[in-house]
Amino acid sequence: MERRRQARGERRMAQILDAAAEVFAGSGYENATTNAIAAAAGVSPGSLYQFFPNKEAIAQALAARFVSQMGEAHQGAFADADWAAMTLDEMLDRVVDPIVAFNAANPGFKALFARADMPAGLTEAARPIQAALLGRVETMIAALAPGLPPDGRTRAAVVGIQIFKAMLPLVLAAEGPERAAMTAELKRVLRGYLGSLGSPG
Amino acid sequence: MERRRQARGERRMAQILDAAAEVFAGSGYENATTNAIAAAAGVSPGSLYQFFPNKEAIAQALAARFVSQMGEAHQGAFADADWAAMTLDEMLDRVVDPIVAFNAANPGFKALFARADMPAGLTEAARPIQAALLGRVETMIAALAPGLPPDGRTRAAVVGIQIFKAMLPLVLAAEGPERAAMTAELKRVLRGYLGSLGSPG
DNA sequence: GACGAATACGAGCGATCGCTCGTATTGTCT
DNA sequence: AGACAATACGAGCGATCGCTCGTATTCGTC
Repeated sequence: MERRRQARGERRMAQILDAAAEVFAGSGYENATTNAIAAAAGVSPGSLYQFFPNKEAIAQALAARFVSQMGEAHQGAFADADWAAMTLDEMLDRVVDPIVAFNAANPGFKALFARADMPAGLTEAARPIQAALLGRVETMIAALAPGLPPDGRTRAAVVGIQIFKAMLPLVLAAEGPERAAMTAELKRVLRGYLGSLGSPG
Repeated sequence: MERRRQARGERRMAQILDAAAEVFAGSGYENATTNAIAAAAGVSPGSLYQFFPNKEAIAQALAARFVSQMGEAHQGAFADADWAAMTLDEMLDRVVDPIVAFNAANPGFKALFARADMPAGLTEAARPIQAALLGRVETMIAALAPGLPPDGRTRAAVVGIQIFKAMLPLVLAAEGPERAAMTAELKRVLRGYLGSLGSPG
């Protein structure tokens, strides 16, 4: 089923994904029209459909691209971290800032990932990165609250990620010093929650 | 512009709003079709449009109904509360449980209110309840952290409400003991955050 | 019972949108 | 150069959906 692509085709696909990110960021996935994506890419609808079988495939391909980029950002945030030797505040600085920066730089990202109700194919596309993120947060939490049982650890990671996703729009909507204040508030929420995991109740 | 309604008409409107709540809960606002709402209400599309000028008006009327019901729920949770005499845990029990119960009993509610991206008219409809909620949470926070300046208080209330909205799907998706655990986790998040408001940073 | 208003119906209009198809052009390989 | 695949175009198809309109029935009022 795979088709042999020329260099021109690869370039077109990248153009289309750029345009899709832009349009998704502006209108959200549902309201974005494929004709608008094609127009934003400077391409006819027919050409668009020579590279992607349908709208969902565009979102999936864009999601895949985001996944790999986000993977690199996470690499910087999570990899080679000796959690046991860090304070909670240090952990938060290390993790929160780069992820906020990534989301600020890629406004299309949250239109595909940080949604309460995701179209069928998108959940699938988002799964790898969410699973990876969950695992990384779990190991961080394990260092933070060694006494916590595994299911509690998973639940804590899910909650922490959910909090992050919820606060992101608030952080990104703010500008300049307001954004700094909101980022601080996000860290305060996470610090308060994660710091309490050691004690019961 | 107001039309004289018969008792039959009032009943129909209530039926239609019931059906709309059901359909919105099942499909979300965007994916819900007016024909589906009419069918669920046992009414023809034409009849539906004798009572509501358009789809948005249905959502607004339903929102208004939710607002008044939610107002009563908040009355029980917030009114006549002597926050100064209560511990943080007592405050949380008093506020969180009834609101979670309300949302569990009205699944259509969060389809209209707890959305990141709301259609134009819905933001308007949701404003009164959100303003009321914000004010109530602010007074609670004022009792909790007297030293906090007003803008910090508002920000804290916004953040607290956002956390609540984010955790709601997690809580409602869980069943039985899982839900209790998730509710406890929600309280833990809020306790950690609100409890830290007194100290800087 | 008569008359107007309110209620009820449902086929279908108009607009939107994802996507197709016939055709023309450009690139690649021998 | 010739041949075939890949790329490109854009008018428009088919389906969906919010909503309308002509008409029929029921209710309130005298």
